[in-house]
Amino acid sequence: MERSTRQRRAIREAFLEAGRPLSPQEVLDLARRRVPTLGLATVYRNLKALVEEGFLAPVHLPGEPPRYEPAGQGHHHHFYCRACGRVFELPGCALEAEGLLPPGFRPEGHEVTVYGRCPDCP
Amino acid sequence: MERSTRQRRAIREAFLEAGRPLSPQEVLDLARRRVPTLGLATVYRNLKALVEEGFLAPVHLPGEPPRYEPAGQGHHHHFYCRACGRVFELPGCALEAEGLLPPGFRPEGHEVTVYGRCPDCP
DNA sequence: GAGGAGATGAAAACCCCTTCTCAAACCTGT
DNA sequence: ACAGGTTTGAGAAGGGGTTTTCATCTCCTC
Repeated sequence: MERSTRQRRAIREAFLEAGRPLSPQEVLDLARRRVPTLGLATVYRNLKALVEEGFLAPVHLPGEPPRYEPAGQGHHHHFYCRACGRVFELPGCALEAEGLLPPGFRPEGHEVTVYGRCPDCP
Repeated sequence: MERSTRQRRAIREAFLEAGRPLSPQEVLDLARRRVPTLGLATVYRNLKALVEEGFLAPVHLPGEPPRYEPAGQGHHHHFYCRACGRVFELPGCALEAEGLLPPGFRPEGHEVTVYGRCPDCP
């Protein structure tokens, strides 16, 4: 069965504290505050496990390596800060219908990414 | 100076014929119809050059390797077919304002990707 | 048509991210 | 506390896409 280790708890807590999608490297940096010996391989193993158990969901942005965020948050989109590279969640959806699609295209979903500056960056 | 070679012409024509964003591999496949000996390294070299000279622009989609499309087409978005993996351009923009951004977030641009089935796929 | 810089093609090398390996350390149920 | 399998950490290995290498070929100018 699955154990509750310091490492896995630290990783879960990193997400709850951050409140935004995290890359594997960001997870490592944050979780090391609690478990300084944490290794990157352990982060990857646990991210995979946490996605499988439904605690996390992967977030894909254009031209970016994947981030992860707590699962089950309903439809929303993301903001990418060009200054610091951090990603934030945007509540709701401002996309009309699913775009004005040409005939024959059958939409099943969509992604919206807004680029710019986050509140912390000049 | 820069030369006009069969290979470069074939690559440029591949884009004009395709009428949609192409990945490096797709460019290779299409351009080989005109120049069967074309190599992948040449495709990469010319994609880079064509971007620098302003003929092409890179297209980034979530979790996908880059595509390229003719530059200077104005604001538009993309459709990714989950069945065949091809990407199509969608005219116009159905995004309201730039989303309902929380205070402090300063938008500079956005990307919209619609997923689904293209007209050619069942 | 000849000369020479630029371009090509095949393969090797790179890069970045991710996964595997394996001995040592850690949890959990008894 | 003990025994067992599970998890960890460091480094090596893997994988996909992209770039470099270098001998050869091609396009342009004279």
